[in-house]
Amino acid sequence: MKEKPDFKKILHDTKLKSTGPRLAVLKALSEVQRPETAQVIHRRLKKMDLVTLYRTLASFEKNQLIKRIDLHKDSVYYELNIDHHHHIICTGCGTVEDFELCDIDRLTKKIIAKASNFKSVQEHAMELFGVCNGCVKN
Amino acid sequence: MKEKPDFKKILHDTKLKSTGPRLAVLKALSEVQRPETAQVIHRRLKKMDLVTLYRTLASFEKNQLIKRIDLHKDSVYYELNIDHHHHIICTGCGTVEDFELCDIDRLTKKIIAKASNFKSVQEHAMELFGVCNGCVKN
DNA sequence: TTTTTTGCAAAAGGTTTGCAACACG
DNA sequence: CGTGTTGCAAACCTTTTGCAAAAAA
Repeated sequence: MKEKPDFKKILHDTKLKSTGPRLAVLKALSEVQRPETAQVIHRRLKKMDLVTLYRTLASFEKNQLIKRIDLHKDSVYYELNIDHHHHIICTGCGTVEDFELCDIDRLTKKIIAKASNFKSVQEHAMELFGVCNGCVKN
Repeated sequence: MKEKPDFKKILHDTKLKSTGPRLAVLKALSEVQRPETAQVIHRRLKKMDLVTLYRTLASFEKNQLIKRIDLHKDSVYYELNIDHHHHIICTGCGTVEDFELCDIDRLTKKIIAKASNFKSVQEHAMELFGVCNGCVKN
């Protein structure tokens, strides 16, 4: 049983003002358990101006509250940046499954050791693409 | 000293017709050693219609001749799908550095074992985001 | 009260679609 | 010769910009 996150506190800690739209976006993202586009979020947050939503998402991304996920689809997907995980995406139907294992610390350590131009890494993206069991059959 | 790839053969093996625009795109991608957008490729291939370029890239992506790379920038980047590697991107200036190590086989094996809906993986994306040495100083 | 954020209108930019002409195999 | 590919015009859709009103701290 998970605690509901205290979004006001999160915003305050991030030095972002705690406003209605921002809280609404955080709430919306925390309720769905998958990456979503601005357009889809907007459909559920009709009240909010789409422009505000884009600006909110951009600001959240910059402040690492959300993560941009590339599903190899039309537009940009975002997900709340809590509980670290990655995705396997079905190239047939688009289904998305999560996985946790990524062993990133071990890997980045090795990579950074070789990299000539970087001494540290803040973020990483890692998604797998395959054909899900349902689509294999068809 | 690398051999120049035989693009006609590649296209033929992929069951795509060998046409001027397609060969031009493969050549262009093989000459630059970094991910590029349709718009940037088009700047160097003025003769080709931009629409044709988009269609060519889409077809190449579907046939795995090129790989889509998400640099967390404005639009979609593509790279030739030869010599496997990934990227570290500087969130400050956008510089991109390559790395090879990703240990994907070991990792996917473990992930697939746990995944409920997938039995295999065709592709994977993996990019790191950090601040390059130049940007750290400023 | 000061500074940041929001909402609206409008524009910009990237990408897609439809259709007729063309070219590969 | 038949089917897949190209080029052009136009549309589409997502995202960005500018500015004045509103809200947070």
